[in-house]
Amino acid sequence: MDEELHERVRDIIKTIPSGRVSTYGDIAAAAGASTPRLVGRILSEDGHDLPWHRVLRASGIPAPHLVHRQLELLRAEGVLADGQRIDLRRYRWEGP
DNA sequence: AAAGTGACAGCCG
DNA sequence: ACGGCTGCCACTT
Repeated sequence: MDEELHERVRDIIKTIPSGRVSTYGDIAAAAGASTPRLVGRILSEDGHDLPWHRVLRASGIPAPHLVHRQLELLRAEGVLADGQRIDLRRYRWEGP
């Protein structure tokens, strides 16, 4: 049914440039999703081919089970973490 | 039908 | 600044 929403979420994530990040909440808002949880669910099911590592929690810390791997991928793009936390004020992608 | 679950977020102490 | 609580919504038991 909500194939629409599903694709919108995927498209938005594809637009995040290398070296920048976004949050579940921002993506949910941009895609018109009713809750950020949906973004997480879509990523877990159908996010393998997307730059999923550029999506963080509102705190700037990645989802718990992924922290290590995700911070590594981000570091490779020049996104540096202070401990486990990314500075959103610096790297957050606000759209074009 | 009710309760549990999860890649979340905001408020409060 | 951080843990705890509560609201959230689609899915599964």
